Amino acid sequence: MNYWLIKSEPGTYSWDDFIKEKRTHWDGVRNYQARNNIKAMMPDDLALFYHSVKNPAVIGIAKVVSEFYPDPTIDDDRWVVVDVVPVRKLKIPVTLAQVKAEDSLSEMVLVKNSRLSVQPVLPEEFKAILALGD
DNA sequence: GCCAACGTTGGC
DNA sequence: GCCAACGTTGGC
Repeated sequence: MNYWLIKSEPGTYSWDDFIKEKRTHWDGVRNYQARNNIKAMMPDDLALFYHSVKNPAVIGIAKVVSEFYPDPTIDDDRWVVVDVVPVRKLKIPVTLAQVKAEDSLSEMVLVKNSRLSVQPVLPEEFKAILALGD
């Protein structure tokens, strides 16, 4: 069981869009590091759903429900997706500023490599985010 | 294989 | 809207 963080610009695909759609394939990843993280995902893994750019914050929790398969939105077998479903919204979003202010979260990839769009998260970090959001 | 030029991401 | 950080491309 692993934990992840997946980013989306709310203008492109928001948490509310995700709730409406109920299940989506996480497409559009065009970065090898992010792609490798998707390939490492397994069903039942949990992911923090993060809104980037506008009010950057972790807003909810998603669950991985498939193994990776080729990205259906592009004719290029280098890129892959997994299917994800919403689990629940956090009571209050955990902002990037909060994450940065938290000592126990200072090693998060979100802080260290802010541009990576699919990131691994340690169990302790996942727990700490939930503690802040609930 | 190096590195300059360029494009993109994302915080502020 | 600006710009720093990073990734990718392509000339040599």
